[in-house]
Amino acid sequence: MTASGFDTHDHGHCMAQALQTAEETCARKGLQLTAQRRRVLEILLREHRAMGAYDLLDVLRADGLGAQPPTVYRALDFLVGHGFAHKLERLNAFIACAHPGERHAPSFLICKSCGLVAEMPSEGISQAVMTAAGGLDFVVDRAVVEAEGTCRSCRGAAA
Amino acid sequence: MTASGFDTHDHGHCMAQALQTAEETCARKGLQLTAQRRRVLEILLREHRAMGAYDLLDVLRADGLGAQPPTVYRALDFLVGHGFAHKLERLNAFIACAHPGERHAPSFLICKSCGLVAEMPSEGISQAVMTAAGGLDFVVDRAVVEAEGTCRSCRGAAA
DNA sequence: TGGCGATTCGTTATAACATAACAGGACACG
DNA sequence: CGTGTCCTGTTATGTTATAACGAATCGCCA
Ligand SMILES: [Zn+2]
Ligand SMILES: [Zn+2]
Ligand SMILES: [Zn+2]
Ligand SMILES: [Zn+2]
Repeated sequence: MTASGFDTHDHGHCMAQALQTAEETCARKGLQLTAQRRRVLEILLREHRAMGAYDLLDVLRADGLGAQPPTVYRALDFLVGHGFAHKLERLNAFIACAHPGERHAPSFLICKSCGLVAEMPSEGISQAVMTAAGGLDFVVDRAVVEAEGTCRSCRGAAA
Repeated sequence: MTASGFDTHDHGHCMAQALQTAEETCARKGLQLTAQRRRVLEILLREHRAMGAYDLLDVLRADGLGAQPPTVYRALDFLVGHGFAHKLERLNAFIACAHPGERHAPSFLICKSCGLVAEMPSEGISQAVMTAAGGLDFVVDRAVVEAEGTCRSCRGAAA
């Protein structure tokens, strides 16, 4: 029920809500949430983890649909471009946004042990980045922030 | 003469100093700065910009030496692993460290206009990342921080 | 009604980035 | 010497991402 990707939650609800938010946002902004785009978003939401483009492609194909890399990358370009999903540069992978609709500069936690990824609060980080960049007279459009480490349950398992 | 990659500086000096620091550090820690590793570091220092592995390979070959991808990636693994160079995840590229020898968690500014990359001060950012992660009971080993935007001179040129 | 631009999608091919696997050479150590 | 370790050369392959072109769809308006 929480926003953290490390906690258990009502996943059916989280998925339905994210999809609905995407639909409403697209309707409001005149964006086309086409079948392909929606399908890729559904997979990301259902799996609730970081997935490579070719992982997504495998799922699409397993569902009996012929698909090629450009199809997936186009859908991902749309979803990432409009904030429904994010790219994890460190993993060359993609994940559904945990806070769709809200305007935010995402930052991530990546557990090196279990592979789970969580979006974390980023206000303080964004502020620190802008302050540091301002000192060099640099204007930041966007910041990639991806922290690797160990989540609570993996630390517990290791002990 | 400054640490910012956006400013002009005495590049011969900066390069010689970085190489010397690398040699001293390797001697002290019993690491082998072999010909291949040293050469890749020299290229990164000379070019003073982010370079892809295959860009480095092209330079090696232009210098008349046969080389294959694994050669470059091995050298980069060494240099990155010991802090003499960094990987820019956003660019799939590598750059010589601007502060070799000092223990630091690097963070970067990437100008989308001119492509220059600078290492920026990261104490405040690291602190903010650890604070945010701690709130989710997550222990951070390492954080990728890469801010994209526009440097001063490019903003000046655009105006 | 018919043309027209904009957007999306299918398809083929290829570019760009990275690693697996194995053999050989250099070198230190006993 | 024999042996283990580290580094390198080489071949091949795996993984991630995009270029390019044509066809289908749809809203728009002469
Ligand atoms: Zn998000
Ligand atoms: Zn974990
Ligand atoms: Zn550095
Ligand atoms: Zn610039």
